Amino acid sequence: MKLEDAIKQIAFKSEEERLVINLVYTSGWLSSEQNRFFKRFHISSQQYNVLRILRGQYPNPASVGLIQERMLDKMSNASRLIEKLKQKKLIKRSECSKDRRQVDVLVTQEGLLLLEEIDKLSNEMNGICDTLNLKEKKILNELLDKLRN
Amino acid sequence: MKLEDAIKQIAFKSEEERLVINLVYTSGWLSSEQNRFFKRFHISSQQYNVLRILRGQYPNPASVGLIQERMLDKMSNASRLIEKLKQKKLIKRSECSKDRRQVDVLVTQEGLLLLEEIDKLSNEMNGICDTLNLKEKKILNELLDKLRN
DNA sequence: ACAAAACTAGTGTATATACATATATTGTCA
DNA sequence: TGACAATATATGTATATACACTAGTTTTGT
Repeated sequence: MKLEDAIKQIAFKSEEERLVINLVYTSGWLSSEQNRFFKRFHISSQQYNVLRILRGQYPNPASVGLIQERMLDKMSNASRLIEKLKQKKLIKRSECSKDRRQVDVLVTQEGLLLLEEIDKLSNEMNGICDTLNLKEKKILNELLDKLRN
Repeated sequence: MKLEDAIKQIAFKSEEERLVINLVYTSGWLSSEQNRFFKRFHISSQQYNVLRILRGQYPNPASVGLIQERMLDKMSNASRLIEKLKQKKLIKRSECSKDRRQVDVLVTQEGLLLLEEIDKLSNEMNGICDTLNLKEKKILNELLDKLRN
């Protein structure tokens, strides 16, 4: 849907203003699509993101700092997400022997299995961009990269 | 920065996966830029959004439902945002005489003045897309609209 | 006319996030 | 070595959001 119709605004002052608002609106739309997708697995998209990072390190553990560095939404609550995942037995947390300030975080077998389940259905999630052809997806990817420069 | 460097991931399985992750990452980036911008005005970007909608209706009041319908992030807490704005005296809330279920929400003079202040500096916010030229901004706007179809 | 359905706003609970701060541990350097 | 800075993680507080639910009001259908 055209942005103007979606938020019932007649016009924007500039292409820049429209772009900022379009990005905010689209990200809200995407976020709700994602949360709907992940709901059946009883995790949030943020928790999935942490699991994905941990699988990237597997079988090595990752520190909280490393996770935070690689998270999509940088933040200060990797600790709390890890605590939630631990309660669900999807990760394990243990004291790092080399540096007792750090914590070794490791995805469990249960966590890896869940990731596989999600992978099987990930085409469903990625399908939200079926409205674009491959060339358009590439251009969109490039423009987003360039925007953040 | 290229997405792969930003989140230290070597490759993506598909253009689709990269796009979904790129959108999530970019929206997190934008959201933190916005919150930094709005901080000096002591409001959040969501509260600004509500004020902007109310100005669009001014001098007519808006119902909570109308505000919710036009919000960028659709949600169930327009009530709570309105309560926060009322505490800051940026809006007024009164019972709607025509339909006693509804509430008339109206931006105050103080709220309108704040919006003017923000408008003066909005080029600073919109400046985050200076890395793109006008044609690229237009294409990005079009692709985002198309994506949500 | 009146009971049932639909609507409007608000609230309770859980999660996520920003920011500041606390606590424990390690590194540095005079 | 001993004081102090730097680092890693956790926590407190405030805000935002999703979802389910409540209470009051209006509309609908017979």
